[in-house]
Amino acid sequence: MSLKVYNTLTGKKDEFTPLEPGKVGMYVCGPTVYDTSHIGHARSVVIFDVVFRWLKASGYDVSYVRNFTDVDDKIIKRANETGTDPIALSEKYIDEFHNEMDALNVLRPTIEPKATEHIQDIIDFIGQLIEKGKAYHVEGSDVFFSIASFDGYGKLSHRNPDDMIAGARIAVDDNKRNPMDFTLWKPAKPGEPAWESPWGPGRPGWHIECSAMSNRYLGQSFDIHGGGKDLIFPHHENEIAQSEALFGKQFVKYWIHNGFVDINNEKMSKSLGNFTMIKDVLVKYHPEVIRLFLLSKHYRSPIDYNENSMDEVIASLDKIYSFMARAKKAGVPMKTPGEVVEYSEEDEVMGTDGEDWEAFKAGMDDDFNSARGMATIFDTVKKGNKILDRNPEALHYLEKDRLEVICSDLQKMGNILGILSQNPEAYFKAKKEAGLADGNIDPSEIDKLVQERMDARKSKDFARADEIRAQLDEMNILLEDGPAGTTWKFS
RNA sequence: GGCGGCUUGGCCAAGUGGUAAGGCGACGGCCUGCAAAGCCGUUAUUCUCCGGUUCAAAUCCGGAAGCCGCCUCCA
Repeated sequence: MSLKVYNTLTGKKDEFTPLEPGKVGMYVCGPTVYDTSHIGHARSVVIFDVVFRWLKASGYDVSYVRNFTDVDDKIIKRANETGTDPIALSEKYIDEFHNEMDALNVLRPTIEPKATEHIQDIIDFIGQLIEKGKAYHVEGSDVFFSIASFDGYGKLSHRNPDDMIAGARIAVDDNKRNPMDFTLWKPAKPGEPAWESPWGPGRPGWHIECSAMSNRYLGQSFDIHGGGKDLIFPHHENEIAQSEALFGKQFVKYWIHNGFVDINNEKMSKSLGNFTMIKDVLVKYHPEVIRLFLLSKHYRSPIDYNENSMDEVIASLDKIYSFMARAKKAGVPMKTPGEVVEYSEEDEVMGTDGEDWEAFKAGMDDDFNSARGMATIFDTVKKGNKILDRNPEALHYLEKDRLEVICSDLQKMGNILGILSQNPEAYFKAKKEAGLADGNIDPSEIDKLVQERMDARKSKDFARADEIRAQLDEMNILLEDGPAGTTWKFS
């Protein structure tokens, strides 16, 4: 089975065939670093992180470029408002972004170029567009791209320029030859960051940055370009216009766009004041809970962030880790977090890939269907639990082998989704500690009560035992009596 | 006004022509002193509605209703 990818350009799922066998060039629009990142940024980044992981796991040599837009009107505006230097401001938010993405177990892309470090590339790009008659400089104003010079304008967003002009809600700039022409280079006002150029001191427009940087690192044509759905128009449409007008060949083969995150069924917006920042979500939930949530729905659909959904995801992740803990206790070898569980052709040849991995693979190959992948994970856990239930004390060696395959599959799947990267013990220990800190609870108190209850049970004083259990329940502590004694956790 | 998307059980959510995955919840059972966890079983004759195509449709076509997004900075 081979990979199929929904392509915004063609409007259907296309068979994925890279331009160069075995290699993939992928560019994803990164953030404009003028503010703290929100859960919507996290979704985009996590989704493309999974795409990146899946392509690598499928054996491709992937060059993954994700840029930072670090010069922009919004950055300058924010810098002026806060009295900071624009460069320092963007640096701050780049650091923040990195910290948050690291926390979310997002792999670093191959290259993370910044617009400000590619000004010369941008200037060269614009210069060539002007030479080719695809762009023009208006004296005392901007350099504009001329959409009339590019036949394919509108092919990504599936609209035609005339319709767009008719419905345009923007004030038309008299300097433009066509209302839909867009800025490539913009003159700087006094005090604004500026770079020297043949068109006077100024700064690049937003769209040209991505064309210039993708060309620098991935060439004139590459395989995948991604970003949020909102970027389809105008940003990606404009990138196509710039790059294809200059190079005369197809810019990108597959365009992938992710859907938005809603908050309690409302769009995130300034007016609603419901911007949900990654750092706040990270305080409330385990990073893997956040990832699992973001991947629980198909990447193209909108997803709703709300407490109920998050609680369900917590239960799901607990369930998976509980199984891992059980399996480990039963003596099934579990890879440690340091050992990366990668897909390999060797496994396939050796037959150590289980049926569950195959099922997962089918889901991921079908347009990165992580929701389907999650269903497979639960199936896998159920199979494993069933074996452990049958014979928890002394596993037959065949059962042990079977469990080994199940656990290996499970960890491979987790590795693609970027979850299950912890030891189960560490996972539950961290959870416990968070609960203790939250409720300001002294663990020795609990241990004392648990011990007292165990003694009560031994002497068949079940009334007392239940009383203690009820008492702990009020502290949201749940007891589990097992063959090896009583354990507790936060509910 | 233009373009696009969505509507699946109590909730979340897969499924794009062959007879409804999975999760949460609920209920019954096994297990347990009782629970919890885990496992087993039950929980959509049906996929917003109305027509049509087809041997066969949640899936394709036409129409209606509701919701949402983009067209302006936006993941």
